[in-house]
Amino acid sequence: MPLSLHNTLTRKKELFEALDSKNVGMYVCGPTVYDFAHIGNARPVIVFDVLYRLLRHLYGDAHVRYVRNITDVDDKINAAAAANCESIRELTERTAKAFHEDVAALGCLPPDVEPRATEHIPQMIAIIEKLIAQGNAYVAEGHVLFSVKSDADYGKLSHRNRDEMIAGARVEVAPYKRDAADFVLWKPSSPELPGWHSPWGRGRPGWHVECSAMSAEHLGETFDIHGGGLDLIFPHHENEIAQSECAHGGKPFARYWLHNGFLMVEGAKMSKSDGNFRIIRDVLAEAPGEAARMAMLMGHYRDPLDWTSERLTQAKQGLDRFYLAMRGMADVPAATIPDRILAALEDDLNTPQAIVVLHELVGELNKAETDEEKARLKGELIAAGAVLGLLQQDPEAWLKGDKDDAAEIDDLVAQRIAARKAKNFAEADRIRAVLAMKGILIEDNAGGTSWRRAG
RNA sequence: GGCCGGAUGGCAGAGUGGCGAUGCAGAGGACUGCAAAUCCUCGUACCCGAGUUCGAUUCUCGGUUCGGCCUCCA
Repeated sequence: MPLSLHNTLTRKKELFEALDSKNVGMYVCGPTVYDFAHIGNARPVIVFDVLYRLLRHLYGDAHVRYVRNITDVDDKINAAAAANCESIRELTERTAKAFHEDVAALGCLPPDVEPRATEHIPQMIAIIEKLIAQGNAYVAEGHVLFSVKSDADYGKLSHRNRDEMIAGARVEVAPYKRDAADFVLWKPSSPELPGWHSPWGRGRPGWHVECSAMSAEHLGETFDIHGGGLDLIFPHHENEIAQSECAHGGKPFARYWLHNGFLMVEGAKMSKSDGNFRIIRDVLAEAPGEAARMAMLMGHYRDPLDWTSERLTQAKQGLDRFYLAMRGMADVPAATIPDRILAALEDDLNTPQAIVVLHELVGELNKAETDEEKARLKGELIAAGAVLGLLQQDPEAWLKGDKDDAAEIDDLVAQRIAARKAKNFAEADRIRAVLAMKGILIEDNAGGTSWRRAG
């Protein structure tokens, strides 16, 4: 079954065909490193990680190039560094490191290339110079601005026209703009702000050019997939298209645009002022990263998703069911990914459906009568989990957790086994109650007694 | 104001122009010393109103509602 993806450019699900049938390139807008990433930031990282894993399966690991940038020059960074009394470098390094830890805990593979904006300033300047030379940009009061009117195609991604934008503008237009819709490519820096020498004096790039520069540098002028959050469609991605296509002589920029939906927290929009704001770190303190990943993938990437504690608990329970089914089984050789999993994912990344298939496989595993069949299903489950970035842990490790009281628990469990053997059920139940107080569940199976941590 | 999405049973969440996905929760049963886990059985959900149709949750139009963008934002 072929891969189809919803393309924001056409607002339709389209058959995906890579520009080069052997290799795929994907660019995803990464974090601006000025603060801890929140759960909304995690959504695209997880979603595009699944797409990355799927593409690697379809094209081969060496034939997918995933580029996710780090924006380390931005006015929010400048403001946060000043507020924290730390240097910009300290802030961006510290925050980028925290981001890497967070997304690794969520089971995301690192991208193939993680370019930093500050390392691509010459490329940005080159693009800007070209745009000026072609009349797509102009210099005004130390700024360089992109002339939206010079681009007849402007608005094709967000499907809005220039007049509508002007009509809806809620912000005062800077006096040096020739047209209200024009946006900044380069702006002057005062001595205390980060800046680079340029033909227009010491300054720093505007927000959008960096992605044009970095994607061209690492994927070429035209590439396959560009992803990001819904909110980036306008203005960020629209402006990226305008700059890139004008700078590249009208050559198409990204061919498939994918955007993930927004996230709410406990039924309300996430906002700092309401305190309705959940950073990844706090979520990881509440549940294992794999549960958070599962909670995210329980929803389709384009739909709105309400992030609740209940959802996280449900995700954790689902994983318990999966790992419980695989518990106590010998290691199995890697199986191929079941077709029904691929069918779900190839249908515009239908991860909720893929999770349903996981449940089906577990049901079949639980009902399987022969060891061969069980082993086959376990192998399929692990292979299916691998494309989703789930189920790669040792079941014992998942079910028992990594607290250091395991020896003590094993001891109590042994005492209970002895009591049961002596038919002293009152004592056995007493010990079970003691363990329950510690959050430990006891399971007496045909194969013996095992324990796991509850909730 | 303009533009764009979503609305499915107690909850989560696929999908389809006509056979009530799937998981959780709940009821009953099997198994168990008792439990847990597992298995079996059990539910007439598709926001509202029109229209198209033999038939609509699924298509069309209108409305309601939630959310997004238009300004930094995943």
